Amino acid sequence: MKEALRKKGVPLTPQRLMILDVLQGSHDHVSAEDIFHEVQKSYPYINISTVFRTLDLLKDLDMVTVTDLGGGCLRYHTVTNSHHHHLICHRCGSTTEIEDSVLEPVRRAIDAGYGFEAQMHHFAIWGLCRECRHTDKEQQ
Amino acid sequence: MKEALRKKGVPLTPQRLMILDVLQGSHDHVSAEDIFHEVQKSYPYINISTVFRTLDLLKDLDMVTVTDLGGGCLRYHTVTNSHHHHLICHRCGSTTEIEDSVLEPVRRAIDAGYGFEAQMHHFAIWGLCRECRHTDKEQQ
DNA sequence: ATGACGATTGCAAGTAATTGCAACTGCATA
DNA sequence: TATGCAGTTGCAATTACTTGCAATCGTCAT
Repeated sequence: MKEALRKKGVPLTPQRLMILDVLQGSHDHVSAEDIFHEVQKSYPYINISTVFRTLDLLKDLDMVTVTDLGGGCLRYHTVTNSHHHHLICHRCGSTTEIEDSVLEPVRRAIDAGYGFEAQMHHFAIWGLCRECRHTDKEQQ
Repeated sequence: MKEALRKKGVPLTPQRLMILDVLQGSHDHVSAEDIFHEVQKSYPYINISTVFRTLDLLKDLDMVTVTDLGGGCLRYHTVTNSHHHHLICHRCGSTTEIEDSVLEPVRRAIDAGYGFEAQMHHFAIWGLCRECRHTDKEQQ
C-alpha cells in the first residue's frame, strides 16, 4: 500500500504513514474516530481532519472503501483483491458477509445496458434476515 | 399516503401533514432542508428536527427512501410501486436512472443463498460513465 | 544557502443530522 | 371538569464530517 502510493508520487508524510499502519493493522471495518484514537497513542498532535482527508485521498485512489454499516458513522476498509459486501437486517441488526460474485450479474447488466462501469466494491444491503422474516410471518 | 398512515394509527399532526404535502408535491428527490424551507413558507415555527423525525418515521414504515446522491446531504423520495436506482459517475457527476429489474437477479441470489430479503428500494451506484471510461482509455 | 512553489497540516468555524429533555397536544378515564 | 399518559414538538446541545485559511514542510531551481 505504501509502495503503491510512493509509485503514484503521493507524499508519504508521517501522519499518513501512521494512518496507513492503523488501517492495515486492523482487519475490521474501522471508523475515522477509531483511527484517530489509535494514532493519537503514538502522536497526540494528530488532527481528526487529517484522518478524514487521508481517508478521502485513499478513497479517491480506490485503496479504501467507505460504507455506512449503521452505528452512526462511516466505516473504512482497505481494498483487497477479493471484494465483499454486507447484508444487514434492519430489524435485529445482524450482519452477514457475502461474496462479490453475487453482484456480478448486475455489473454486467449495467455495463451492457448503459456502458457504465459500476464500482460496487463494498455495499451495505439492508433488509430482513431469515429469522426476522419468520417471526414476521408468525405474527400475521 | 395520509390514508395509509391513518390506517396504521400514526397521528397525523399539522406538521406531518405539511411535510407529506411537500414530499408528494415535489416529484424530485428532495433534501430535508428543501422540505424545511417549503413548510416554513406556510408555518414559520416548524423545526428542522421535526422534519428529520418525520422522514425517519416514514422511512421505518417503508414509505420514503433515503439515498446519498452526493451533494453533501441525503435525498428523500416517496416510495412508488415502481422502484428505480441511480448510476452516478464519480468523475463527471452525471446521473442516470435505471430500472429496478436490473437488481432482480441479486435479490433472488441473496434470497436463495442466505434467506435474506434484500430491500434495495433506491440505490446509488457509483462508477464511471461511458464517456469518462473513453477519456480514461485515451489518456493511457 | 536562498527563495519560490505546491502540497500538507492544524485549527477553528461551519454543515447535515441526531439526541436529550422539558413543554405541549390529543385522548381516554375517572 | 380534572388527571394521567403516550406521543409529538421545539429548543439547545452534540456528533460526524467538511471547509477555509494561515502556517509549515519538502523539494527544486538559482
